[in-house]
Amino acid sequence: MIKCVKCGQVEGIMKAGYVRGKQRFLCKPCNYYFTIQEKDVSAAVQQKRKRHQTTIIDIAKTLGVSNSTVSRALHGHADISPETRQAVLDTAALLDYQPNQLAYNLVKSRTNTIGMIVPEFHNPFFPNVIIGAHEVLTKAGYNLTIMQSNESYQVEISNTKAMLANRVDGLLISLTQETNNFDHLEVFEKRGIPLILFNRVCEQINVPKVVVNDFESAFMAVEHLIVNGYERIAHLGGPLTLLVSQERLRGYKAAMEKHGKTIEDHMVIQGMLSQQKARIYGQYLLDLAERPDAIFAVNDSAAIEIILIAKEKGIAIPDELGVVGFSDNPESAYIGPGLTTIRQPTMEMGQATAEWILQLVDTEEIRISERKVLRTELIVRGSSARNR
Amino acid sequence: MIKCVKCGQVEGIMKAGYVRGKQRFLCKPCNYYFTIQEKDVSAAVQQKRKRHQTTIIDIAKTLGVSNSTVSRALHGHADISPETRQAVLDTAALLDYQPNQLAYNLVKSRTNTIGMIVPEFHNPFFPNVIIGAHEVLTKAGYNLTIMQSNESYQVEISNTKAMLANRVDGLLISLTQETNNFDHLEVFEKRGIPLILFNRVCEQINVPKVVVNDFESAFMAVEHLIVNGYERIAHLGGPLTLLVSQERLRGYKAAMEKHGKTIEDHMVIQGMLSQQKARIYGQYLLDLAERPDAIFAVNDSAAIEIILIAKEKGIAIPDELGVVGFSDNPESAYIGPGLTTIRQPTMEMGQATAEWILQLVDTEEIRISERKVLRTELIVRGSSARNR
DNA sequence: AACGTATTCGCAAACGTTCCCGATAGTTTT
DNA sequence: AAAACTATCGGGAACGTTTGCGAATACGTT
Repeated sequence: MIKCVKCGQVEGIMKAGYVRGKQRFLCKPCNYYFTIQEKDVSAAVQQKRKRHQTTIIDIAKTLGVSNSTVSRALHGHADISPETRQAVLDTAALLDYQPNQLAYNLVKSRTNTIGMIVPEFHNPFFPNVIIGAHEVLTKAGYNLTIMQSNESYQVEISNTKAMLANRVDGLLISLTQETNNFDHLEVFEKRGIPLILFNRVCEQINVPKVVVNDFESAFMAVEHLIVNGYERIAHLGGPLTLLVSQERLRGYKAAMEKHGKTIEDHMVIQGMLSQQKARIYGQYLLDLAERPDAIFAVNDSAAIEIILIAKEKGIAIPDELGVVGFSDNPESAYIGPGLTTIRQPTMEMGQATAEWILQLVDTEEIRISERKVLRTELIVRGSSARNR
Repeated sequence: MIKCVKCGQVEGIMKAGYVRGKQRFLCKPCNYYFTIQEKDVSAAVQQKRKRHQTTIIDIAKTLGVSNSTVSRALHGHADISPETRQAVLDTAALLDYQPNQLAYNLVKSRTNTIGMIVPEFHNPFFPNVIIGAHEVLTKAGYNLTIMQSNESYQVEISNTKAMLANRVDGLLISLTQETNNFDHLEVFEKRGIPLILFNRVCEQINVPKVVVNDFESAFMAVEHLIVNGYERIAHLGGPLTLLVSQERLRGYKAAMEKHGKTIEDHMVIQGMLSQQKARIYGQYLLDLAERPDAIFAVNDSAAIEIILIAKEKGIAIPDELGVVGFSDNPESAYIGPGLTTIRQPTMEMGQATAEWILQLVDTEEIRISERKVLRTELIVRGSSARNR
């Protein structure tokens, strides 16, 4: 390690020119230039020795053939005789050759890697999408690189930049709830890199999209409550910056209107639903003088929070309060009473998105503005079964 | 696209030599050689035009400086004057320059990527580990590439090869239940690539390992049952090829022996626990003439299956049957009665593993044969609360 | 005026592949 | 026997960076 002769620092030393047998350095922290005799430098730096990896050239040399021959032999090219191919493979095994994908990627400007950016990992939705996509991609010989935007627009931008720098062959992205500018996605069109939005999509940009029928699902859920005799149905919704939240709200309203129920504004709440927030909103709703007799929540964790609050308050479910969630998390089947909810085809979403991007990476025309809508399913359990 | 003149195929056509203005091809499927006039070839192939990406050289040319200057300017090297640096940055932005990480990786032979191989995604354990590792790695400027071995030894081998080919800077791996040969891991030592085993570890190889205290956890769980008055405790264990299963079995036996309980061999079952298997084994145990009064299961999904079977058979939990699981899946808190279980620090495991590998990638000596043991926690719920 | 030092930049060699454009025999075909 | 074709190999550019080694100029200092 090179040490600054003034401040003694080791971090932040950088090369700065060269003069007659002495190397010059700049200590960035204290902004001080100094020189070191060359031989001392090499002594200090030598510990970072690079180990040799056997390359195609090593094989070529030991066999006395050209490296193009070796390359072709390793790839089963037609132009190579069986004998030399075998010889190449043998010495490759002997020398413990491992191909260098980086060099391959550089020359082909193609990485066999699909990128995926998701806003979060914490609810099981995105991991399940990943499972589906991962399965399809690996089967097709592609790698999957996952990044997490953490619901932050800035992080999403830096993620897309990293994806570009790493030259992914395609990108699957589910947007942040903050995202309302899409310049960082337009770049992909210029570059000819296919891009698919899934789940958290937007209307402002012309790319393939994979979603579920949020509107119909919400409609179905609320209509189910109405059919089961619930009258005053509240909605605990997500942030309206998300299209999914908007659609589910729209479905809620449509169902209410179809059946002539009045929508009471103070019983329609929108916002980012952390566990804590869900509890606050839930308590607010159940403490109302004329409290709702059913709640349609935008996700299962909020719905479960509602059930827990109701139990604490001694409100009987489903008789005094019906609850419907959205997503069918694993715990929803086991809570008592079971939570009626909308099952989303998460793994199928991952599969469909992955299959689509695989089609697009081999196509020139990537700007297909199509939309694939996956179908959900209403899972009826105890939390809404008043009529039983 | 080039079409075979014999069979008409398009797939599997490859170049094979060149002769006087004609290019020769071989149709792999029907093994037929044919030639095509060069100009026709270029016409047929031209659609796959490579788009130009602006490089460092483009910036250098438009500015009339050398590419080394541009490179240094982009990296804030000391040798560059503020004016030229600014000029470079401006034209970089103007030309919409995106650095090519592939070229960087090649020349530095370093990718800033950590690989992770997990056997499966389906239970929430591994996704949670991923969350923890992902957080630490991205914060340190590293990418995470995830592969899934799908509990197959062969797939694990091909995964490690792909990781090597992609030159990950470090590898985190949780072994398959089939894995009992470790040659594919030894390669990493030769290459100087740090490797950490987590959760599914083995004793045969000398690398850092991150695990939980399975033995003590199982001991704790079984002792808890005994203290609560259960006498004839069965164990529904995992496959003994896994060290974790062995350890948990050992903990079970130790606790039983300490308290002078006899272990009845026909009530100790080992095997890979799919949902279906769990049901079969569970039914077997509960149908025994003298059935156990408690069951310690190796994971939560098996334990929950037991609870469901007991409910079907009208066996009262916890009075007639105590149940304890392992992992604390989300649904375990919500099933009725709540499942007593061992909580594993999954995200912490991911974090610890990631932090460790980050230390190792900058070290020469990577073969530290240490072992980090994370502590679990017994979560007592209704399924074992006979004494209440 | 001569010399030492600061500052800023360029040349060119890597990094490990792929693949275009052939060359050179040997083998058929005409 | 010439021509055409088959089969197998090599030379070397290209992919887009980084960086070691130094050159060139500018600025001080005796």
